[in-house]
Amino acid sequence: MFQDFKKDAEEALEKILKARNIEQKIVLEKPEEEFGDLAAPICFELAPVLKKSPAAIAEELVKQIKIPKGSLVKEVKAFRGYLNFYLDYEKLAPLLIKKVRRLGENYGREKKNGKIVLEHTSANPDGPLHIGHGRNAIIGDTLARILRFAGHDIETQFYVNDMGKQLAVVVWGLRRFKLDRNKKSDEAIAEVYIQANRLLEENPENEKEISELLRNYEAGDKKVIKEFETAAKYCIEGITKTLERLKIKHDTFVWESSFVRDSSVDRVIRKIKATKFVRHGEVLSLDLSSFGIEKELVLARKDGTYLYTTRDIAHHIWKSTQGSVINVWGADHKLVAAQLKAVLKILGQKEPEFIIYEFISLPEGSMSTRKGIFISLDELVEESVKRAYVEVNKRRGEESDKFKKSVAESVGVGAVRYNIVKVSPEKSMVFKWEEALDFERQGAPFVQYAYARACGILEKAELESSGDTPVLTENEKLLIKIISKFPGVIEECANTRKASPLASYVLDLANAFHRFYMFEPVLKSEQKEFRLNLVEATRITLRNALNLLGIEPLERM
RNA sequence: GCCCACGUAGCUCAACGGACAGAGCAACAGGCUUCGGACCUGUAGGUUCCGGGUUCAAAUCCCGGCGUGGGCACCA
Repeated sequence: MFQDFKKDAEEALEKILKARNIEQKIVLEKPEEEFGDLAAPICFELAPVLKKSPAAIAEELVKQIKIPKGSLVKEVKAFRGYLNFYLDYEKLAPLLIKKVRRLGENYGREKKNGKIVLEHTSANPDGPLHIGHGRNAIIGDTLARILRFAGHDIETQFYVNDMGKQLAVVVWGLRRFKLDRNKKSDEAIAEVYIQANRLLEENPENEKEISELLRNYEAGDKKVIKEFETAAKYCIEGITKTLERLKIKHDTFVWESSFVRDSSVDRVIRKIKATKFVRHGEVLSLDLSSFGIEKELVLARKDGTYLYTTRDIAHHIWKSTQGSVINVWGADHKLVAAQLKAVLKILGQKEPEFIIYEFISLPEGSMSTRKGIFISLDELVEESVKRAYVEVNKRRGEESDKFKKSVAESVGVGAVRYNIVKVSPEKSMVFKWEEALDFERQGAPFVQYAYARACGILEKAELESSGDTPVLTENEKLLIKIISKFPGVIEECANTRKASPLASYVLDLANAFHRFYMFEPVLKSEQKEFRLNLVEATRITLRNALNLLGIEPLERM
């Protein structure tokens, strides 16, 4: 609904510009609170054209501007060269409340949009997910939720790298070391993987056996295939459990090897060979320098076997036939991402989009599954939930243990998800326990608490229609404004493929509600009906936003 | 060495090229006569890494440094 206000402001402005024959793009931005609800800095741009000061132009325009009757614009003021638009809260409030209540869980949802294949997590099946993979999974899952809400038909995919050296080492290790069946399956695989790597380091001559394993796997040796698949599946079983706890689910698991087996890689190679970018040397490679990539891209070795990126080209062509493609990848894949884009362009396919996130490292350096240096996602979640339990117990000691445990689970998981998603992906992070487990005041629990407070009020009263809109307090106005902005935030997040604006939005909303709660009594108020409805609208919006972040809205906590 | 990203309060992070750079944590000072205090109010804290440039306007864009992370395999 805030967007309706924006549109009203735009149209009013457009009209006078047109009347004066001025062609200038209209941009409206969020001003400081004291300057209204939307601001147009257009007079600064017009100043050199009209040869007048911005302030003078603003004064002129504000006199001419006409606010249409049904508009959500209350008034327009000129100040310091800006045109400031003020929202008519009394008009907006009843419309907004009605709309939010009518739409409920669909408030903010957008119309049907296209299909998107979203790949995320895609960790090597050589051990449990560590916190770095966690960043990938949480960014990916949150984006999937947002895009789905924005009307897209989303299919989330986990690409299983079953043709890589890592899995080969696992298979090699499984022939030599005992798999601990009592452990969580991904942990058990990691144990074997780490042991195998140690052995390989001590006896480098064994590397030949790894290569042979890979060759046999690619060649289609039935027995070897069985070993690889069993190992990968066993590991993924554990990975899936970790993700489940974080409320993350993949629609499909796509196996790298399938593109070799169905010879789509061969077909792609043939197509690529027909382009002018092939470099004819000892090996088959591509010259991508015209795309600003100096490094040549090798597609096949001397013996004719393919490389990882080659298979990924076939994989991406397959994906692009299903819809738009978005990949959530780590910063170590930046080059491959650029190469893939270039190749897809060469082949006349739509280029995939990439969400690249920077690494999470430990204070002592980068993580390595191979060396066993990592903090697993399970550990992090477990600690977070444990920590949450302590907090719940402190506040709700009298409640049943079942209740406290379930709240702790939601709060712990929510905190992990929120702490990751609030940081933009392009920032690298150094993991510190104290920080990861610090339930900062303004984090997931803060928002969940706002939701619980709203539910608490609504529980105690019958919700009717909102009645007349009273004169609004500042706290009410702010709350109304923020609620009305929700659909716009969704649109922004969906368009920019970013989750962090939603993360800060939900904080703003919770914050505004907490303040409202503090200063504006609901049940004892003269405006009880209206305020109850405002609480309900807040509750609905909070709930929708929390669901998109994968954080459970709790009626009680 | 070359390529890419990042550098904002003591710490963790925000800020479509726009008004005085904002939150939280930590510090300090307040608020239970409660619809649940996982809350609210206030004070203090800044050369937006440094130096140039473009612009009416730069944390944001461009150029050059410095620092951190990542890439530069017939690995994945």
